[in-house]
Amino acid sequence: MYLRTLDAAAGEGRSTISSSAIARAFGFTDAQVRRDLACLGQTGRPGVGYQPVTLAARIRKSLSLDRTWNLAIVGVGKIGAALMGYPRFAGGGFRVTAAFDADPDLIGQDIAGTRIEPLSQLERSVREANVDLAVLAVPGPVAQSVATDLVNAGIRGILNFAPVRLHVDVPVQPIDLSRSLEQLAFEVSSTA
Amino acid sequence: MYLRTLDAAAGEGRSTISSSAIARAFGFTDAQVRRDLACLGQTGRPGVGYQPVTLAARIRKSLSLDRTWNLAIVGVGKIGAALMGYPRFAGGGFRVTAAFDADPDLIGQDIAGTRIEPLSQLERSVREANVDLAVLAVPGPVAQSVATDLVNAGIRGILNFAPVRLHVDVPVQPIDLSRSLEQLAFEVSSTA
DNA sequence: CGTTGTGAATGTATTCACAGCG
DNA sequence: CGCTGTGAATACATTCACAACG
Repeated sequence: MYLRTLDAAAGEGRSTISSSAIARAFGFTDAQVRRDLACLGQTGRPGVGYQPVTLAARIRKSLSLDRTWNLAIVGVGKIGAALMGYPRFAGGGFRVTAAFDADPDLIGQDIAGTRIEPLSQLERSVREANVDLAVLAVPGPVAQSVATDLVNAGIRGILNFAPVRLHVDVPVQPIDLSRSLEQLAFEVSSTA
Repeated sequence: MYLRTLDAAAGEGRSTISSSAIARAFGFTDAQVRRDLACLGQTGRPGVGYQPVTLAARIRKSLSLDRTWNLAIVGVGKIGAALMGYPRFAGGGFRVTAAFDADPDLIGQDIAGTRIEPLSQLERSVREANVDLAVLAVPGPVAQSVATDLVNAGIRGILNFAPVRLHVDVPVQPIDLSRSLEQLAFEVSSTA
């Protein structure tokens, strides 16, 4: 989140930005911002503020975003296909280098410059293409089994769109669209 | 999250489930589960556990999920189009009743049973179709302006896929795919 | 028994408030 | 001055541990 505002500030040509200015952009407090940034060590200058460009670079380094991560799209249904051309991935150090599906009609097709391969090719292609992370967009019932295969193939992390909790020993970042909608509905009826 | 496990337990025909069983499914503690459920009042029976069906119904009521919510998809690019047929929305009390885009080539097309209308029709159609919530999947630069229009048209909440913070006075649920990937990358390099 | 519901204890996150610095 | 970095204070969340209950 900090990267977004820092990049925006840098884009506007600002050479400094204060903790309270950053806080205002998000709706939390200046003390929170300083506390968060403190874990990077001394980064701001008293009386002046923070340097967007320098600070952003430092955050990128801390988050290991100063390299390129190779992605595999696993499950090229509507959501998987939509993500294959997602421009914000390419802009942020992420690159789709492989795609897999079970559907014979999809296999061999080219989407956004990547050829769709059968799931049987998973292990071999993941290693060949040096894939780091997988975007898992398969139906819930098969998600766990595919996830296990992915980890065996050497995947290091999973962005999981399937509505099930995965039991694997790599980091998983779940994205549960239904749950987000449900939470939204709850907040709406609470603030009524 | 509780609904997912409770529904699963009900589906397997279980008539009771204990706090520790629920906790195991998620990886947190039994005390946490009981504390969370306590806010619904007395729901379980000592020595026995919780009734999946009854409890799920009670949670649905508390979250206002015991009704149908009408959705508008705003921005029918790849992601917006993918969500129009998303089966898990329909299964959970959400129904797409309108869709809008700025692109003249898309307007008039039918996707998953809903006709795409021009953004100029927004206000009128939102009222006619009784839309409650909007799924905002437009490019970042125009997101704020479209969001403002949506609120003026009477929308009560926004599921926001655009990578910007929206300043509106209705609840917003952001889904930032890049940020989730970045967090995943960070976790992967931390556990290395 | 086994399991809930909840006071009390602990742990963690956020905010306050101010010394210190350019 | 204005603003950071951080001890101290506060608020919040989680866990412990046990009485109560069928």
